[in-house]
Order: sequence, then structure tokens, then C-alpha cells
Amino acid sequence: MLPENLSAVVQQLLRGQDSAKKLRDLLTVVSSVDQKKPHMKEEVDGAGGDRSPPPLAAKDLLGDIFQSLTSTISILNKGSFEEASQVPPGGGGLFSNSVKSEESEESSKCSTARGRRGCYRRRKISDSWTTLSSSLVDDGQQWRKYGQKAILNTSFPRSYFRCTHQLDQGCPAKKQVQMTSENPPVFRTIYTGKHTCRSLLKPSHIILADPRVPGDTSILLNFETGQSTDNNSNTTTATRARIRGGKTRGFSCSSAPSAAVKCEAREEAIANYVNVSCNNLWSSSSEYEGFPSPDYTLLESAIGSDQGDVLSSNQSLEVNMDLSIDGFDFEEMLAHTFS
DNA sequence: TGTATTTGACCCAA
DNA sequence: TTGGGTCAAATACA
Repeated sequence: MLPENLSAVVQQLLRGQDSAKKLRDLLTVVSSVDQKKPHMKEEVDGAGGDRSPPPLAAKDLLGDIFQSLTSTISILNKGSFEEASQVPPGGGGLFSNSVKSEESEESSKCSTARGRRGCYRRRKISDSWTTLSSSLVDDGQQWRKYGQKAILNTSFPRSYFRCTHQLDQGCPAKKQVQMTSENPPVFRTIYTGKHTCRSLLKPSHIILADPRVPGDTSILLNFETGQSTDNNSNTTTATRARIRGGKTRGFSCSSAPSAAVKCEAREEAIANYVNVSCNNLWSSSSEYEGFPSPDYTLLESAIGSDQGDVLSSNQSLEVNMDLSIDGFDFEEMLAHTFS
């Protein structure tokens, strides 16, 4: 990212933060007045009295926040920073103007006789989105590798994955993973197609939410202990951790009791956007052989949480990078802004 | 034996 | 013509 763009992004985010604070203060004042003297509300609204009116009406503040964030997205969308957008299809809402390729149709096999290997129609513009990460990120899906290809002018091969349920459920989701640089390692993942596979698990069983939220009824997966933590202590953890040996491929946890643990959260969980914190070191998978074992951290910040309820994907912002750009802490900023 | 990965070959789009 | 996406046989492993 260009320095001037970074500066502009920070400026826009700070502006949004400031507006959010003002709005919060405004709403706090209105709320307190409502509780004490309902008739004082008009004073707060600037209709009279000796209390000075707020500098901006709530509507204006909201508009300013929205404009600020929209500008930020716009900046991020400029140039080559399509990877700044982490919003998958359907993840619109506040960030609906972020990068997403409009699609033609999924790659379709030609109708000629079977046995013609590689007979397909290359998709021109796919329903795709790109993520960048400094570490290998387990997106919670089940992927099956079906190819690997050396790409021109790149040091590392590109790996091709499709949803495990492509055959049994016809799920069209695919992804490509490629390491784009060595120091620091950057993993570019291109997702194409939406998951249509159905989960055996209910999303609520594997919603991983912020444990800091009091009364949060969701489940925190604690990879450090290899167990899951239910914030209510009475819910069954349904996240599957499939332990495999031998030629296990995929993300594997180096601290698991067995050779590997493959986390297999389901599509709905991702669609609803969950917060995942996995601080273990993850041993490299074969498709990433030669890649350094990452310090695995995945954070998906959700905006618009309805008190811990399942988040709608169109209200969420996925940030599965390190949430920092040159020392700027987006996580902290977002926490402040949306607290 | 079943499942997943590897890898060379095939074929299309640019 | 060639890079890239996919296929499918071969292979590995439990």
C-alpha cells in the first residue's frame, strides 16, 4: 500500500472514530435525560434551554461515519490493493462497496465426451474475493486439493482447492492459495464460488464469539487447550476436530495430541462470521510445504452484533490479516470505534 | 479398502 | 503460443 493511501485510510478511520464517539456521547446524554426528565429531551435536542446543543445531530454523525468508512473502502480499493478487501460475496452491508468481482458463471465442463482431461471452460470473471494473510489462515471450510501449478514469475506454486462437498453436494466453492513473497511470507488466497454445501452442525453450535462480552451465549474455541469453552457451560461443542494421520493435508495443529488436527468448522459458521482466535503454532501442511509454520491468528471482527446473536454476514467485516498496517492497530481502532 | 494428495497431461482463453 | 485451471492416474497412508 502506498504511504499516502495509508495516511488517507488512517485519516478516514480516525474521522469515523471521532464521529462515532460524538454519536455515542450524544446518545448517552439523550438516554440519561430520558431516564431522568423526559421533558428535558428537547433541551438536549437543541430546542431550548441553557444546555448547548450537540454540534451535530445523530443523523449527521451517522452519515459522517458511513461516509468515512466508505471513503476508506474506496481508498483501499484503489490501485493494486484489492487484497485489502476481505469481504466475501454476500458480505455487503456497510462494506458492500468493497472489492468483489462480478461473476459470470462458474467454470463449466464442456459437454463433450467424458475422458477428455482438462476439458473445461475457463471462467472469465468469477465470483471471487481475495484475502491476504501473513500466516496460513484456516477459514473453517473443508477443502480438498486438486492441483498445484507453478505460476510464471512467482517463487512458489499455486495450490488449487475445492470444497470437499463438491461431489456429494455439488458445492462450487473453490480457492487458490499462493505464497507471494518470502519475507515476510504473504499468503494470497483467492476464493471463488459460494459454499452451497449444507452443514451437519448448526451454526449456533460453533459460533465463536467474544468471551469478553458478558452473557455471550456462544462458544469460544480454545486451541491452546484443545478444548472448546462454552461461555454458558451448558452447551455442547459441536465443532469437529478430525484427527488424521499419515498424509493428512490441511492445517494441522502442532500441539494436538495426535499427528494432526484439522479444524472443520462449517460453512454456516463462516457465513455468519465468527470470531476465531487460534494462537497455536500450526504446522505447515503439504500444500504449503516449504512455507514457514505460521503463528496462527485469525480474527474476524464483526460489526453490528446483536448482543451476541448470530451475525448476519452482510453486517460483518472480515479482517483476517494481522489487523495492523505499519503499526497501525486496526483491531484497537475498531474496538474503540464500535465499542 | 477407502480417502486424500501428488503430479503430469490436457485444453481453453488471452 | 502460452499461461493457467482442471482432470485423473498413480501414489501414500490409516
